[in-house]
Amino acid sequence: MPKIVNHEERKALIAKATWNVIARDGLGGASVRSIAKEANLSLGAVRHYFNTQEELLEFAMQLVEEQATDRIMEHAKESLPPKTITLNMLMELIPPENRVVEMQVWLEYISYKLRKKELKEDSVHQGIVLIMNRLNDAGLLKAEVNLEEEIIHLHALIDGIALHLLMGFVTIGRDRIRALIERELDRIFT
Amino acid sequence: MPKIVNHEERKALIAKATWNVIARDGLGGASVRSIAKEANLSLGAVRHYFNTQEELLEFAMQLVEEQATDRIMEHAKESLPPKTITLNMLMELIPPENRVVEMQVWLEYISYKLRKKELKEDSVHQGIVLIMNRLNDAGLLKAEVNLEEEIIHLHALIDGIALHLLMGFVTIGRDRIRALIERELDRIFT
DNA sequence: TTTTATTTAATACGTTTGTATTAAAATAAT
DNA sequence: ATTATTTTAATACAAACGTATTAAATAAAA
Repeated sequence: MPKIVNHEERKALIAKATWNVIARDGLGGASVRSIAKEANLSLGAVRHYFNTQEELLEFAMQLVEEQATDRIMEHAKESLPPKTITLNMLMELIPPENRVVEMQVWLEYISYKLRKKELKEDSVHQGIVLIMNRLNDAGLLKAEVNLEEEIIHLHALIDGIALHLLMGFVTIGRDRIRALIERELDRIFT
Repeated sequence: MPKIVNHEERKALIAKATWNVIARDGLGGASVRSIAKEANLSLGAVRHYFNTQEELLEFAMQLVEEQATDRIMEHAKESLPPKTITLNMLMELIPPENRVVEMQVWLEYISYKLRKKELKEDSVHQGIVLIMNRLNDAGLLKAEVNLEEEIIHLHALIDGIALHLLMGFVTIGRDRIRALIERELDRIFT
């Protein structure tokens, strides 16, 4: 009987407005009012979908991680050589121009979770662990590799490059980053 | 004629209180009042040393970068094999337990500078660039290495590991991290 | 001891904040 | 057309905020 509004869509819309505010003003500047304004909604409208500010912020930030995990995991379904798939998955963590905002939100999310000491699970990292274990079980990795260390090595390298890309330290393009990561994969693939 | 107070020392004391507040409550939670309370000073006292909140926060965050750069550059003076010096310098970026707060502040500083788009210079990165160039000029690196790429590679790897250490992804100890980095150095040293 | 510049403390003001409340508007079913 | 229920809008309020102002306390120099 009411005006029908797709709740999920509307929440996602508010979440994306939240991303913009966080990228522009930081997590501390992400007030319910400023988010409502960014989303072209009233204060009460936003409050209707999220009961508290914390709920809204956590939803918005979590969405970044979820979407990233989904994007990464999509690659696993493709029918390509295992090394190419792995490379594509890792490269998904290097944000192109139009996903810099998401990475900025991710950075704030890291700090936030660190402060709240709720840093146990990270679906992106767990996804990488899963894939690497599959590769190893399938006998695609050299016998002498220390899997635990290589997972740490690879994920740290790709995240470090992504971070330094944002910070302006990385002067090389995506193609050369890709080649750099491929060299690392060559080191451990049979 | 006045009560003599070492300005620099007092400012550093306030800055360190600021670190604790930022690590606990985030940059957005770092109000002048909460910092004064953390430093056991009055609101007016803090305001006496810093005219605005922004000035205080920037001073405190900048101090982290300065101290880190100083620590790194100290290693350059030691009389040890070049590879060992380089390794020691890079390992300085892996925060031990008692410097986790500084790294948390550094994380917030990154976000802050990104937002303000004042991300041009970073003394830590510039220090690493300097040292690597020196090594290369001294003929200590293999002729075929692409210096630009290796600098990006090394710094990204060490910063990625540091970040993932904070996030709880890194399950190996400092010694094994050190060995991992040393393997990378072996790849480029003659 | 008196003087004097520095340091601290106390208080106040105008904004912005999160959240609550309440009523109005909108629309699908009857 | 009426009804029922969801969605939106408007307003209010206490708390926390940055900053300014003013007076008090402090301690080295005279």
